[in-house]
Amino acid sequence: MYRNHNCGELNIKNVGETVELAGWVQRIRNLGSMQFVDLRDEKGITQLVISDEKLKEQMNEINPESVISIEGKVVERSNKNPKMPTGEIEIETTKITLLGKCKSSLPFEINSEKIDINNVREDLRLQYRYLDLRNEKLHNNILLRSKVMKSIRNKMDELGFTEIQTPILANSSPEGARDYLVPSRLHAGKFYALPQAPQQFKQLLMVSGFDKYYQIAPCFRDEDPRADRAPGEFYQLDFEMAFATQEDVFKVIEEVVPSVFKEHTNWKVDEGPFVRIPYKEAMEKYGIDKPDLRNPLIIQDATNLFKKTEFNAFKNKTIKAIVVPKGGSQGRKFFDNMTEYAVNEAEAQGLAWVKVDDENNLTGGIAKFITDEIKTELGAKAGDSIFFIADEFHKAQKIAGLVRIELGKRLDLIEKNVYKFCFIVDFPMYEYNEDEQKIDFNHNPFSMPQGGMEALQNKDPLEILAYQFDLVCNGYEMASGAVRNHDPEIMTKAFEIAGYTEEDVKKKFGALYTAFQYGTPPHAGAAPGLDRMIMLIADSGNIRDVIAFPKNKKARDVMMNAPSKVTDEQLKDVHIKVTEFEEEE
RNA sequence: GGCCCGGUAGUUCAGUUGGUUAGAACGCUAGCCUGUCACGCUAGAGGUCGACGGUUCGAGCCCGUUUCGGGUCGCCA
Repeated sequence: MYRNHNCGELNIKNVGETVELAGWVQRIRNLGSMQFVDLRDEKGITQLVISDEKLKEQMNEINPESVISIEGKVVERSNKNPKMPTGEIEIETTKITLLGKCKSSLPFEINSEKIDINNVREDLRLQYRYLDLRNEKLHNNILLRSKVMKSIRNKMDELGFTEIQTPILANSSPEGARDYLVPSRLHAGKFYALPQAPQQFKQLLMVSGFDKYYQIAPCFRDEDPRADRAPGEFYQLDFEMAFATQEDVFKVIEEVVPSVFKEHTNWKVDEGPFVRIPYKEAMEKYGIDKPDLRNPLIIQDATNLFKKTEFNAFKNKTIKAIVVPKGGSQGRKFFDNMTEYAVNEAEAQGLAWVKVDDENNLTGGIAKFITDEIKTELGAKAGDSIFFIADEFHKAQKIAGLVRIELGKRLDLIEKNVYKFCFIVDFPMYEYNEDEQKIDFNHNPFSMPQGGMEALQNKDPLEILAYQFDLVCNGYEMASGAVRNHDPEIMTKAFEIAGYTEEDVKKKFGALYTAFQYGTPPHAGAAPGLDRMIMLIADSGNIRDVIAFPKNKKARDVMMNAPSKVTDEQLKDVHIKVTEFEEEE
């Protein structure tokens, strides 16, 4: 009724045809006796020519971004535009119908080549998200998201996974992030919680005998957002497999992730098997548990090389060194700026450096404290530079990690147009909580400790590793996974070490604990973050760019005005009394 | 929650030591224009300088409070 073609498909072969199109008026170029209109729909843009007097008059009431349908004849252009797919033709318009008028002023310009939409205040864009989504880049991200989800489902299906939905109204779990609570009307004073992840449900499905489960699952966490962390709600490709080991889970990820990436990007994509890096090694070599392997720099430990140093700042410290190949060509200013970064941004005491000149002599910085032996041991060659970080062990690792990343950026060492994956494996089961002076779970209390019961009984808890891993892509944590602890006795013991009694476990994870008494297969799984995956594929640094209607950084929906006040009636229904009121607007 | 930064036209920003009528670009409106495609030219409209209070002869500018937002750390098993 409205159209028989879309705005992206007409070309020179259609010349002579009478067509109907519908779309948004993107641009009007009024030359007086004739007007050009760029008509846009999701598929593209077609230029209309309007020279009829009545139609020109009608155009006076049609503002940009109004929705119209038109009739006209496809003609070959005298001035062709090679930049657009439909640039060889235009429509000699014979009829215009205004379907949806647009106000004469927009909150921001749409699809404008004169402005960069990314410079517009994000809250305004979010308030008018439906308009922002008309912008080509953002619009295409959402289309991409749909395609990625389809690829994922196809692939998971192919690998024999069953998609099963788990509850959104779930129970509050005391561990982990803050819950979003939902008050119960039928049960006064009680609350549901939106799931932080379907963790317990998927493990229960394993008890039920489902062999391979997956779900593109919504997860809710009431924590402050980050550029790469969606506020409030996000999606995971959650999956779990019975009778599976860590390697089995790796195989699934190595099958699914590269194939999904490759389908939607021109960049080079790492093939499996991905590099496996033990957590401890990652912290040593990269100073972080999510290393960006596109950055070629490696951190070395130089503590022993400086055992007898005269340099006061290095005495009794952990020393980390980063050799920058060909880094010796940088001027004094570069080193000063790096030092400034280390001190101001990374909270370093200082940043020592030295150059190896073309004759292989040490110059600049702390050259007089560096021996040829140290240079050789670190593998520095003529023309290189070396950076040193001295601090307490953990701090030195962290600072070296930040310096490594910054060097990569400033020296443009990051390999381009490539996705590099690695698994970080062997996370410690426990960590020491300095504040509370107790042992805590490091990552996930449901993970199986390596060595099982024997390790829990005989090893120093802080030495115990877990079958717990992360998938990292280009410096982003893209998935977490684990072999689960499916044995109630080992589970009880694992919790006991972190200070929980068996009663605590029964109380907090009652269903899981009880279910595991009834014959549980060993199982393992993981959960890649969907939003983050799409963000990487779309090559965007902002997770909100791949979500149709995201919350802002304060977890508000400024378009729908959520969260908002509710009526007293509603509060009464759910037995809630709000005692602290903010000022009425 | 801590610390840092910001709020000036529809949008993005400038605004000197506190001093006349607060400017620019894009957008918008009107007029002119037959080959534009970031059309061009001319003219015009558009401002509670986030809000409240204070200092001052005088505040966009200084001070206090507050609100909204941005960054960062905490947080994210």
